[in-house]
Amino acid sequence: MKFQNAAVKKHIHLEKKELLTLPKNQFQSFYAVKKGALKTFQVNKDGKESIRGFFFEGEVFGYDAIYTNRYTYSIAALTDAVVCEIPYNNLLDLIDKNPTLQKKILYLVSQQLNVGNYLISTSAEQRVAGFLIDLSKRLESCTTHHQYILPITRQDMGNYLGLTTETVSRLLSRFQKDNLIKIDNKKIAILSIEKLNQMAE
Amino acid sequence: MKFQNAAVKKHIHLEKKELLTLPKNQFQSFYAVKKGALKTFQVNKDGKESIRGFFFEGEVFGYDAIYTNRYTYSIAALTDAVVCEIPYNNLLDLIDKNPTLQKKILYLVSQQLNVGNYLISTSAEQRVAGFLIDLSKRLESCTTHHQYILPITRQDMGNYLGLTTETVSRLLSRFQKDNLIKIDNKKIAILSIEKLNQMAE
DNA sequence: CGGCGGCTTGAAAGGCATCAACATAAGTGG
DNA sequence: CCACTTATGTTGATGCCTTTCAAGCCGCCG
Repeated sequence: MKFQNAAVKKHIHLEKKELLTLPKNQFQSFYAVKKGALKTFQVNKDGKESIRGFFFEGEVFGYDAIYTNRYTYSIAALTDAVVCEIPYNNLLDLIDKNPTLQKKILYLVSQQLNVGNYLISTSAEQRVAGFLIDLSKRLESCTTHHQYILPITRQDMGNYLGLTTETVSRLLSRFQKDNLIKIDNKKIAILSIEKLNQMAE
Repeated sequence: MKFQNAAVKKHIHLEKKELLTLPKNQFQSFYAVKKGALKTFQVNKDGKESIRGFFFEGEVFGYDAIYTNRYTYSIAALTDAVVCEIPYNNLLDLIDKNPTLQKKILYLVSQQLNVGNYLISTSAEQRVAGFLIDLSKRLESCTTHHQYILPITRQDMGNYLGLTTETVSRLLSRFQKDNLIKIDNKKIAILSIEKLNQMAE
C-alpha cells in the first residue's frame, strides 16, 4: 500500500493496551496499521465489550466513519503497535492527482465488506472455525507452516464472536483433541485447513 | 443517487422469488435497487440458506465483489422489483470525469460497512430488536408513523439473524405483548423506538 | 373452495452461558 | 532472581435460552 507514504500525516506509537484516542465526534482520518494489532470495540450497558473488528499489519481501518461522519468505536492496541494517520482529505487530493488510486481504495474498502462473514453462523463451532481460518489468512505475513501467534485473548475472541471465554476455550480444546489444530496457549498451528473449512461451511 | 443515470446499462425487471443471475465468477457490475426488495444468500451444505443481506429501494449492492472479483452470493427478489446494472468500468470512467463522485461512492460503500452491527449480539432478543430498528430506518421511504410492511418472511429474518423461524416468531409475539411493537402478519408498527434501542443497546 | 406456504404456539432436547474452582502465565516490586 | 500479585486460560456442574420436532392456524393464489 504505497499510497500511504504520500498521504500520511504522522506515525503513532502505541503500547499494548493503550487506547488510540480519536478526535471526538468528527471523522477526519483513516489509520493504517504498520506494526502490531488493534481492536475496535464498544462497551455496552452491562459493562461487556462488544468487539467490532481486529486489524493487523497492512490493514486500514476507519472506512465505516465516512458514512457515520464520526468514530463510533474505541480503538485499543492488542500489542505494542505503530499506526499512521491518513487524513481523508489528503487521500482525496491524492486520488485526484493519481486516478489509479481510485480502484485501489475501493478494493481495500471492499475487502472490509468481506471480513467476518462467518459471524452469521448459528453454532459456536462454525464461528470459531471460521475465525481461525480468517486469522490464518490475514496473519499470513506472520505465519509459517500454518502456525501463528494469536495476538488476541480468548476473551477478545469471545467478545468478537458473541461467545463466552469458556466456550471459546472448550472449542479450541476440542479442535485440538480432534487433530484440527494444535494450541499451546497463544501459539496456534492449523493441522487441517480443509476440515476447518468444512466445519465453517 | 443521480450518478446512476449516466452509468446505467440497463434496467432489469424481476418477479417475486426470481433470481437475478449474475455472470459467473466474474465481477463486472453493481446493481442499484430502483423498486422492491432483494436478498443475497448462500445455500450451505445442510441445505439451509444463509442470508448475507437485504437491499431496498435506493440501495446498491455488489461492492463486496470488488475485492473478491466474483459474486459469492446468489440474489433473489423478495418482491416484484426493478434493479439497474451499473458496470464498474462505467462508474470509474464517470468518476474520472466528475471527481466529486469519488466521495459519494466511498460514502455509499462506507454505509454498507455499518449495516448489520447488531449481528454480533449474543442474544436473540438483541438481534431481533436491532434488526427492526435497522429496517425502520432503511425503509424510511415506505414508512409512515413508524409503520411499514415487511417484505421479508420470518424464515428469511431468521436466516439473516442466525435464528430459527420459531424463535423470531416468538420474539415478535413477546415484543407485541410488551407493547414495543404491533404486528399484523407482515405489517409492523414500532411503538417504542427508545425501548427497542435500549434492548439492542 | 381447496391446497399450500407462511406463521404461531407447545413440549422436549441440546447447546451455550453462568458460576465456580483451579491451573498457568505474565507482570511487579523487593 | 524470587515471592507475590494479577491476568488469562482450562475444566466441571448446573440452569437457561434457543433449537428441534410437532401440530394447528391463517392468509394467499389457483
